[in-house]
Amino acid sequence: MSWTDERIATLKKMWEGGATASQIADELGGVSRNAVIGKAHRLGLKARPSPVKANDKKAAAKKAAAPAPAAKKTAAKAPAKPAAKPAAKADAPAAATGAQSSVPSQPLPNPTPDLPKIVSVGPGGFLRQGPGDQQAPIPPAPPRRLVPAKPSAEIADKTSLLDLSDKVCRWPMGHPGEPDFHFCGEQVNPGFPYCVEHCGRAYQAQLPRGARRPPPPLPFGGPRVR
DNA sequence: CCCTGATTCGC
DNA sequence: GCGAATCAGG
Repeated sequence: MSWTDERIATLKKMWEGGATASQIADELGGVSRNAVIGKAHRLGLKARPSPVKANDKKAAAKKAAAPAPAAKKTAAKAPAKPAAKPAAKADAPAAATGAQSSVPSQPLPNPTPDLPKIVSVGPGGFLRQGPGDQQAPIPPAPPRRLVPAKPSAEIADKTSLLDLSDKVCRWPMGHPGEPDFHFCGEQVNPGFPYCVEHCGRAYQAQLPRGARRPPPPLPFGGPRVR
């Protein structure tokens, strides 16, 4: 697979949105986790909380000490190759949804504290939430069902990839590869690939500087939102 | 063990 | 430029 503009765009969005390299690779398909990371590097967007570099203090120290071990590494690598490396590539796509249950914590610093929650119902009757609402804590049990749970009606008028046209909003809903992945399908805002609502999401107006808050990266804003 | 991202380096 | 191999921390 090659890195088309769209694939790069998806990579960027997801990477900046906090998705892990594995997830991104998974969604893009045809690429490995390493490929994603490598590409991310080349795109210059490497800065992101990583498990290995989580150390604040050591990060600087490590950087300084990096060159020396590096040389050692290459030297050791060249002469002999241990071989025998169990390929851990084949990730079972079986449990696409449930498998990666570990959702990376959203690094976004409380994006919209003041704004009303953006919760709306799309064409298919599904619930959509803003990225800031992903981990909406509802511990005080309000016995309220948010989703009608009508799979049949839900899948009825979905806008699939094949249904896309320049008349229809291309905003992705859900994630590629999942059974209910589809597109918004609303009538587009003339001149844009999205409907009016999603244009507002895609093209964030630049507020006067000083009055800006970290904008929610979208789509693919967060890991697994539905 | 699994996961993660970072880095190197042959292609 | 690409990505497998490898490293290294959690």
